[in-house]
Amino acid sequence: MPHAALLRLTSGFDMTSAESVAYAEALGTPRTFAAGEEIAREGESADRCAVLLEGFAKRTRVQADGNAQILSFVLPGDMCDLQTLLLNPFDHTVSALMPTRIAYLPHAVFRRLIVQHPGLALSFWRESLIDAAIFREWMVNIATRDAYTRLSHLLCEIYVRMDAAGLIDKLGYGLPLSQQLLADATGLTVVHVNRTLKRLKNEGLVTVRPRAVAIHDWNGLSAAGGFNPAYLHSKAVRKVPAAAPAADQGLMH
Amino acid sequence: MPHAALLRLTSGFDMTSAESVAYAEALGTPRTFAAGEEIAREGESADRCAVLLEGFAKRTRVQADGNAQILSFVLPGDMCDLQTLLLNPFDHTVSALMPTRIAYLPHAVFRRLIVQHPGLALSFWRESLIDAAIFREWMVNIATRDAYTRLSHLLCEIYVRMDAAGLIDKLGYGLPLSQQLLADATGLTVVHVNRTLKRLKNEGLVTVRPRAVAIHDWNGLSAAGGFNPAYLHSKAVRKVPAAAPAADQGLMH
DNA sequence: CGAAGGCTTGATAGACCTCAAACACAGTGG
DNA sequence: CCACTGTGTTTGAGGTCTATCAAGCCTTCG
Repeated sequence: MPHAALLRLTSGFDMTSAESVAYAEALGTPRTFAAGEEIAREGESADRCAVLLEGFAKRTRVQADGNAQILSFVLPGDMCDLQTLLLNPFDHTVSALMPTRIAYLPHAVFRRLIVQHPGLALSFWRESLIDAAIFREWMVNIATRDAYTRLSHLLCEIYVRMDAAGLIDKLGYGLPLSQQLLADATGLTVVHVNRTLKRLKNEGLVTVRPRAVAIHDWNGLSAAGGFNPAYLHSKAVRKVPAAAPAADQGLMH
Repeated sequence: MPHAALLRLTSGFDMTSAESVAYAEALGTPRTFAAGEEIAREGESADRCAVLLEGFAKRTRVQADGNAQILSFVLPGDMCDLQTLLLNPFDHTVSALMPTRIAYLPHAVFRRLIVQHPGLALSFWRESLIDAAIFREWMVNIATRDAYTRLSHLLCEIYVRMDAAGLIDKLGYGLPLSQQLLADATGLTVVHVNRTLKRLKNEGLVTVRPRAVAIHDWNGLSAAGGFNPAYLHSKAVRKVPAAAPAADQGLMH
């Protein structure tokens, strides 16, 4: 498992090294999903959990009227459907947004693992609690903040989580965040996302392009989003970028 | 522990009877909170978890601009701050909405308990997963549904959860659901909640009075809310009321 | 180079908010 | 028993944020 993203598996989550080694060894050989493929489906009962090693995925709930709400994003090191270990059937859908590598942990193996290493159960339980904290934050974001604040907040969250996963390049990140995706995540329409993004760009805060996000003014953006990373708990305890670095050459042009 | 509400502690959550007895015995003597009192506070690190035995509470996040978002409601049998066992400090506030009885489970006792009864750890982990499912559903509710649908959905959820806790009286429930509360829970304003409630009443679906909710047409209300109780998982496996019972004498007048 | 998907922009409409005031109702004190 | 007070409900008028509809443009990729 040579992926930088796996840092989180081996160093994060309060695992001892014996635990993280046992965890890593329990994972099967990875499989690759293309962008658009579904990794876990609503209504299905799983007999294994999917660990996202590399790539990027979204959790969605599709409504009867066809429109989809994104519930959160899945980043390297996260589990896609951890809850299926205890709760079936699965109640939303996880799909890849770019080529994504997934390793499986069969429930039977998982159960044996947490019996042998009770500390691991607590680590994964803790992971689900952090996920829940993110859901709560999104609820607050969507319910109480306007479009401008909402988008800023979301871009900040992704930045900090990408940073915690060791995937930050200068002050930006390379993710396929289409405007439709941002709309589905914030409960807005593409048209309005487009206009709001233009404003954020004009104000020199952030530029969102089809395949990458460049943050020009972290302090400005996190102020605009009323962003406080506390809710991400240990998922994001790394450094927060200092004052106002202009290091976006790699992502601007 | 003579409370009907404690059914859930002893029969729910997949606990074996040995486990639920051990759990019940680990709880300290209850304390009562008056309406408005805070049971757990944002920013504080707890060394015990609070179990709600009787009463009704809300989870809130207060914004800088003063307005508060309700994240979910806490019903008898639920834990108020289960996450503090693994995640500190606490990231929102829980406060009583009526006289509420709380029993405490010190973290040290809790840890010992789950070491002796590993199955209990899974039961509580599962409880946090169901909480997370409720947060996701609220996010979808707030982000994608209009006021009319949103309110119907919320009233359905509370009905089903109250039913699972054994607290349903005819086709209604006695909870102090002020319009301001419903507004904070749905991300609407009191004024708009008032108008929407009037519409729901005129259509013969439900009547919300300061201290009780009377459902006149369950099928109609759950259709109006696009309500599907699946996300509540076992938290609500009881009966769903049959066709169209007109049994609301006790709550109407 | 043409197709497809995503981005951009304009004009119009609607759901919900804001402000403001009147109205019910339960509990309190005289 | 009745004013009194406070909290919560109800109603009206006007404003705004965001959605909807529609069309043109750009970029990527086979």
